[in-house]
Amino acid sequence: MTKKFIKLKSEDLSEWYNDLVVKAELADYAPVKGCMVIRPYGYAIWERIQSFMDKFIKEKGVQNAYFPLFIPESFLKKEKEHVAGFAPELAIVTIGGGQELTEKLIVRPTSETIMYEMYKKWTQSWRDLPVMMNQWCNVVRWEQRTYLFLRTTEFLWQEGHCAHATDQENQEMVQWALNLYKKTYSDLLAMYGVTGIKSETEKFGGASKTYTIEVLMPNGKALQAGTSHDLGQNFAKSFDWSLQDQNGDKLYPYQNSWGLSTRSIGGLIMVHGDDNGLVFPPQIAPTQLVIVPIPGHEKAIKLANSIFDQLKSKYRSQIDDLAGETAGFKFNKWEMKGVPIRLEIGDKEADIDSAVVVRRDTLEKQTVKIADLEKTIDQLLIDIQSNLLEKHQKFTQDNTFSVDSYDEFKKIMSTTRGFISAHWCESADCEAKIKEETKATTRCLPDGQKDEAGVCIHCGQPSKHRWLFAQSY
RNA sequence: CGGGGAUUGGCGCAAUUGGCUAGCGUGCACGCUUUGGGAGCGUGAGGUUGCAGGUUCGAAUCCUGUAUCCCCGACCA
Repeated sequence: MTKKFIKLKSEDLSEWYNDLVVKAELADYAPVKGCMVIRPYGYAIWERIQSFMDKFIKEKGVQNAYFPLFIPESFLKKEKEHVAGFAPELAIVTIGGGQELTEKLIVRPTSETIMYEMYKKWTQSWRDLPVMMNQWCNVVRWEQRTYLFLRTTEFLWQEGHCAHATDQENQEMVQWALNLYKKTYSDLLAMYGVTGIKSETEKFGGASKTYTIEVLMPNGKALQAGTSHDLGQNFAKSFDWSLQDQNGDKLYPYQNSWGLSTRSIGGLIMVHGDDNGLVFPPQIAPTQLVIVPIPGHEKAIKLANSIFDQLKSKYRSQIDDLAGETAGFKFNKWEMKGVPIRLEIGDKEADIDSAVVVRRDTLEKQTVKIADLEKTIDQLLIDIQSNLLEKHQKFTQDNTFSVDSYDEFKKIMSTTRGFISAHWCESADCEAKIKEETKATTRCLPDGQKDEAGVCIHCGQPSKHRWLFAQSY
């Protein structure tokens, strides 16, 4: 008999997700509408994402800095497409210190404008380029509907902003950031994503081009999991930011910006979790290994503690030897928390110098000699990490459908959903109608997509390549 | 912003032709027995029923207003 302590993923993904995020103590609803509290267990995930990415960001020569939370309204208005994109979701401060402000302040939804105003001040010559900065910060977007981690009014992210003397360097940087995201998802989070370029209507307001990584969720919806924007000279021109080049001529810098947010944590939970709770890949798991001595087994508790002392410097580990909870309770608790490996040690194991090793992803158990523990754990950590990535990659592939008829397209969208690879004429009109009729939007033109003559799935006009469609999260 | 649901001990819920001291589960505290897949028994703490008005001898229950939250849509990282 299994009692239900959390909602089941297999029954209702949405309820399962909300229930689990709160019960596993990753986050909780804050008293402020649309906002959440990220609790220590959830924040530990974010810190691991930060340290993973930060290392690569710094290696690339991008420096961390911090810019203000407030942006003068006039700044945002300088780039027309940019302000149009964000206007509906801005939080605006009108009163400060009891006084009506002469110029309203926007709580940043993103920091392009305020950063570039400063970049302009700091640079006069082509010799001052490139400017490469990143900030880890919070931003606010007044979304109508919220969802823990995936869509909250305030969220955490990193935003990188670089300016270059040549478009070539700019393009190289845009791709570098996109690859960083791809690497973060695959190597750290064990998630498979499709990278590519956004359509005109889906791109970032003010950008020339937007590159994205799209991740398929278990319900067949796609999560925009990170973006890298080629801003061209748009912002430089809007802000009248020009430098002198080597010939003394006017040079507008080529710019890019790129961001990855705490939304990634929502994706992580959804992609890997199961009916028993969270499943964390070892690389991201705040705790990789938990040792559970069977309560009341004195000899085993002693052994468990010595094993803990031996392993704790090598793995992020914990021992759960608190009295008052039964073994079964502890097993379920740690499974819900997604810890990749659990060691169970009772007197039965202590007598034969062994431990039961349980892997979270498959729940398989094996009895391992203490002497062989490290070897087994090392291997398991690798196996679990790669198993989870493979599983998600396979899921994504199994749910990516190449279709040539609109009927087929509609059928998939009304049943399993998923990624649909289809020809599209690239007209915004067709894109809007497809969305209206099927809920699917273009996610991207995938990298490496071959040119292929075809006809638009909707209007029948000639098309050059297949785009990736899905319902967005 | 459109549609739906909800608000009662920490959490999940019950309690209407308006009526007794607002119950139950879980969690919490204490004690004893337990402890290999969410233990058992006993004792106990914890609620002016979201808020503001109104009707009434009497309101969780009826009326008016209001706030907040969740779900489904449209928008977005």
